[in-house]
Amino acid sequence: MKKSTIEDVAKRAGVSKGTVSAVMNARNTVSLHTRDHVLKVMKELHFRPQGIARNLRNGNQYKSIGIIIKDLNYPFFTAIASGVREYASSKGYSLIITSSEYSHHAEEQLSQFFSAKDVKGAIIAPLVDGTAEIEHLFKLKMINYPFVLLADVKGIQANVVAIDNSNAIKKAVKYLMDHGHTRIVHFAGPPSSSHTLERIEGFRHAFSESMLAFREDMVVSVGSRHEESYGNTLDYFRERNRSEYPTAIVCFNDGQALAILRALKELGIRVPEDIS
Amino acid sequence: MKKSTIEDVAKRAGVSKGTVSAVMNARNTVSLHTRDHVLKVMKELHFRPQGIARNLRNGNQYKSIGIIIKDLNYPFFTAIASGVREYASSKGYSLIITSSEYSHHAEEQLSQFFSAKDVKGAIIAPLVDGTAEIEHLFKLKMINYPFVLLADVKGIQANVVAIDNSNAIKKAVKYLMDHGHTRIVHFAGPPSSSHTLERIEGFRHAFSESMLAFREDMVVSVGSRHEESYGNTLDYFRERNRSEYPTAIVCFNDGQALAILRALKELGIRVPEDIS
DNA sequence: CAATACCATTGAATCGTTTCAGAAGTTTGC
DNA sequence: GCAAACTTCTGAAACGATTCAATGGTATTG
Repeated sequence: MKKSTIEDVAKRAGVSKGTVSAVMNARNTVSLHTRDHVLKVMKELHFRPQGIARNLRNGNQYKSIGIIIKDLNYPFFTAIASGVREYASSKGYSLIITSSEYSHHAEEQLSQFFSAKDVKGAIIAPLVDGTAEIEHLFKLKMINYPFVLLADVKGIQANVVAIDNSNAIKKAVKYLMDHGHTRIVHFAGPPSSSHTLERIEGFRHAFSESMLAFREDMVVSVGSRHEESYGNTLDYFRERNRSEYPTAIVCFNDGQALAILRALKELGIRVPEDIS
Repeated sequence: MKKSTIEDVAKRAGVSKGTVSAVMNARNTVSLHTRDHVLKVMKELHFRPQGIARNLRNGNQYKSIGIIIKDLNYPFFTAIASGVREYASSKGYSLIITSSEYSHHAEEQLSQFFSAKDVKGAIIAPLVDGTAEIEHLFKLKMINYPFVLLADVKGIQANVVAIDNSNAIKKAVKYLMDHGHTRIVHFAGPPSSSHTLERIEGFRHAFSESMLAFREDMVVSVGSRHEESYGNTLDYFRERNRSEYPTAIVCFNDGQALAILRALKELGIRVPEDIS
């Protein structure tokens, strides 16, 4: 059963398209009798007007921007979305939220959706790990579609808003130093992530700008997946005795921090009494 | 500066619309020379094709459904969204997530957006508290737009998926009874919410189906906003002595439970040792 | 050099609505 | 009984892109 159009309805009801349109838009220029008849025919044909066609004719009055995050269950992303929504809202824009859930195909679909529906612009947290597939970003550029990336993508010239990984960690370390810590260790994230590398760099930097010496064993690769970080943390502390424990740990992200806290608790190490 | 159309570009570049279209779609039937020229003109006019127009002509091939939740920072809603996304994805649909953040105006805007952009259908968590403004739902019905509500809305005939409040609480209470609790109290939500009423009803029901007698003072109205619930809980326990304490509390929702836990901790009442 | 193939381009038709000037029919007013 | 006013309805134009048969021009072939 083909989708029926306003013309089908008009024909079957024996009126003009204009009249059907008037009925739909509840204009009072149509007699009760024809109105009812047209409505009946609409039901019969299961008629549903095509929003796209109305939208074209009426002009696209919807002020909206879109965002593609990578993970709906990762509070970091939903917090970003929420913040963006708030600001957008203050400017009269709606925020349309979508998530790729780490699928390249979904990311492509969603960016297409945004441009096809004339969402005014998009914020995209791109999948950069692995071999990046970026033709869809090129497509957006080709049609001049405005978008901002939440991470650098090699081969794409675009506006990027990203975390200043290096400085953030540097600040954290300096804070700890200012509070008297000397045995500080960084539990780093997955080696494949550029965030991990930049944060390690910031960690080193903090030392080179201080009186304290940096040693390679101050950076421990424990990953960011929960079980992995948890296990690695257990191992780390079991492999050394209490006198070698750091007095402070700089974590990679919240999720990892939770895994570490869990491991420390199991080991009977108190936070923040024993370790900050 | 009016938005420029493909026709403006064509005119200025001295070619036909068809040619401009061919350039945009990277068809290889265009000579390099005209191609470059057209691209240059496109830049000059800051031309961006209207997705809506392409979409109309090409047929709307995007399979997507929308959801309007009420609060991005309320995990209950994001969990729903995530679950819906997963199922939708398995059927080849994208999920478009939006949040009204308790604004009637936003809810209206967003539902309009969905129908205007031919998102195939929507799931709406409607604002039912206070004097409901529901004309936008009528509009959706008028154009036969398919939607499902996540709560009953008086005056609207539609499909509703909602929590079975009464039974859920009844189950919870019976569980506590089966574990030997006799002094069970329900800390109820805001009186304006129908959820509150239905849950109280379920609470009473559990008693009427058991050997235990229900007393009015077993239902305490503490609200659901954090500070409110926290304060009311403090008051509740300060007003009576230890022998009158319930052995189990049935809370209204997670947020309220957190506030209650905080109050109990401050009062030195242990959970679950002293109270379940 | 005629026949054929190939290349680049055109422009009218199309997608499904809404709008609005005008027509046709009915009512009112004097 | 005629003009004016009102009510209802019509149908062509418009929104902004894409498509594709037709066209004219150039290159290739025997």
